[in-house]
Amino acid sequence: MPKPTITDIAKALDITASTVSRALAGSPKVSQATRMLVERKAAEMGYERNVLASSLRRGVTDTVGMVVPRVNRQFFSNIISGAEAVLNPAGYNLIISQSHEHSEDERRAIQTLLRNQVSGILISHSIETKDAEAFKDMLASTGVTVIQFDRAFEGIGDLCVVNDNFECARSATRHLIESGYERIGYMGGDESSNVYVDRKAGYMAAMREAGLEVNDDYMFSNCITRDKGFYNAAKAVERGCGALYCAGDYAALGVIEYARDKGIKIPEDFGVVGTANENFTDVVYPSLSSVEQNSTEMGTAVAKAFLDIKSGKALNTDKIIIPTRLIVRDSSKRRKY
Amino acid sequence: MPKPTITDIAKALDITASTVSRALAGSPKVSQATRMLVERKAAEMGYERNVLASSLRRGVTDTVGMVVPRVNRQFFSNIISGAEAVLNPAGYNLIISQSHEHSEDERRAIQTLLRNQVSGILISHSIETKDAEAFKDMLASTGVTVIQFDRAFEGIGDLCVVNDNFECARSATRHLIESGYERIGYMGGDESSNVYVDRKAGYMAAMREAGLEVNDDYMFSNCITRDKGFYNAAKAVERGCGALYCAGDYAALGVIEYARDKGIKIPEDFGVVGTANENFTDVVYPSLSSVEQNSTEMGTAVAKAFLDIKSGKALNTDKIIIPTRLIVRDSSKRRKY
DNA sequence: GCAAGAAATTCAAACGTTTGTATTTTTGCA
DNA sequence: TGCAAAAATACAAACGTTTGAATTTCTTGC
Repeated sequence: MPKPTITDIAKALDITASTVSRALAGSPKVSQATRMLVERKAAEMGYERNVLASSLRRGVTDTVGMVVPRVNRQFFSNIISGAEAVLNPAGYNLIISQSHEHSEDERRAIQTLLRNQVSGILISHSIETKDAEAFKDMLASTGVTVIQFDRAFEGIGDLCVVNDNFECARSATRHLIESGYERIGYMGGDESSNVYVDRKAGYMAAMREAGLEVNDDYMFSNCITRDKGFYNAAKAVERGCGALYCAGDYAALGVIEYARDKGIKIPEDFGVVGTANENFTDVVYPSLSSVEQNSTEMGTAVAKAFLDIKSGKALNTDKIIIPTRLIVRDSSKRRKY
Repeated sequence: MPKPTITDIAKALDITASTVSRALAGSPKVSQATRMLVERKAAEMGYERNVLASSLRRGVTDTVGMVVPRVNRQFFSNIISGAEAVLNPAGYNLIISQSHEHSEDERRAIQTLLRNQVSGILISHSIETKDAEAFKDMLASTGVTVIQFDRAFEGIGDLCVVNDNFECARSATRHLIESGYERIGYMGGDESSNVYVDRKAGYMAAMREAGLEVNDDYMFSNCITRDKGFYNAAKAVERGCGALYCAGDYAALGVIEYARDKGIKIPEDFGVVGTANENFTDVVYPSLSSVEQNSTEMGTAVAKAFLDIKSGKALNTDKIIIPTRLIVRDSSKRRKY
């Protein structure tokens, strides 16, 4: 027994398919009586709308695509989780693609999503992608709603959702300053990304506001892995650095490990604050102070923004900022907190 | 300018749409010459096949759905990552749904996927789901390929892919025995799940094989969280237990923390091995021995099995077993290793 | 040069739904 | 009772593709 169609229902009730369609859609052009009949029959026959046919006819799908560098990164999987939890109840399906941090994969992913007529694309760019040129024309011709998150570029998409990376770094750095650390340095990532540009700026702002000078000897970019953190921690310590704000937790972990190796006491002799609040932060010893990015909330915000745009709700901004929250743990608890 | 269709291409070349369709499909029924012409024209006009129309006509989609309890769990996000990496290049899209560990959400997710005519469903059941009854008839009527992974039930689906949970627990327990620990206990999870049933059996087997007796005082089920681990570690120690094989890393973490609190030395006075090789295991102090589940590999295996089934390749089994690998770290290194 | 067969192409219907327009039925009112 | 307006339904085309069958065009051998 093949799946019943509206035509089957129509035949069974001796009416026409269009009436069935309208009845199921709840159109006011169909009488209460027949609507009831149709609904009952549909249920009885186990009817399920053929989404393909419907989408083809209507010209829109209830599918949205998400492109992330890697799904198995805590930050991104939280975003996916949050977005899915909002989109699914709203009747949307979420298609996932990974760019594996490659521009070419990213382009291909977008291509595939467009071919699948997604009604929206939610994207966080790969690290390899340095600007939005390649996507501009690709996306321009179509009517899909595009929302960028976390790693975003100007001149593309309807909206972007990002963390308050500036404030995130500023508050963490300020916390180190207030905790009495001196000669505070910065470990960041690739500065072609808005994320690290903003964090660096936040660090610098906190320093400037406290009347402290920024010393290039204590500044490390392209340093977000555990290994790099370990490696550069050595340099930093050697040069007299007293504390580090790290724009990534893995680098901060490297710093802690270096300190442990060298017998440098954290937080007494050296302070560290990381970023992302990875799930190892309260497990490492000493536990790592970090900035929570509220990634799940970012996911729901992205999804909600998408739904708002779809429902024609005018957005009063083109940038949604998700607040971050400093979590103080042992690695920076020099003074009583 | 709306998207060009095969009809547009046909008109431009003064041929018919069916020829264009066949040309693009690489059918042998069309001449080399026109195939070239069509391909050139298609590229020139920026043609992209309308997947919806194609799927509607063919009666199949190139979409597969995956249902997991939560996407933001390392284990599952690795599986998603692995599966996506195989399916995407093969021309399939992956739709993600979360059951949030609820049977009802799970049922709804499957329903939605079926309505979207996915050509396959890859599913790991929610903890709340105790058997496959609710899905049997739902899935039976359709022709979708169903593959269960990790948490699987009998009598449903075409295939299942699981870890070697028995061997996983056996090797870990044997390792504890060989390291000279005595009175070794077990911390497991809910035994309505095949996963924990098998792990418990593996633990028991290792004990039996070593001629050791299993003491119920050292057995804890429904104990996979950090809190429960901490709580039950107290009981275990009090009762004279000397080491624990934990079927989950979080419980093992709780055990380590209890020991640290009480000044019990790990690995000297107490041994712990966890399961899953969560990314905090080599960060916690002392580092936690654990069993790697090769989750990414499980994802690729699931996806490959799906592709095999689709391509009509006969499978010589209905159960694929992904091997695990014991990683010995400090928490169980009593003897020189 | 022509018939027979192969090769290439066209025709037409189908997938299941939606929707503008036309038609029928019902309703309300004089 | 009759008639216009409103309500309900039916008709038909369309979305873009695929595919079996019919038709045309090209080969090939005699």
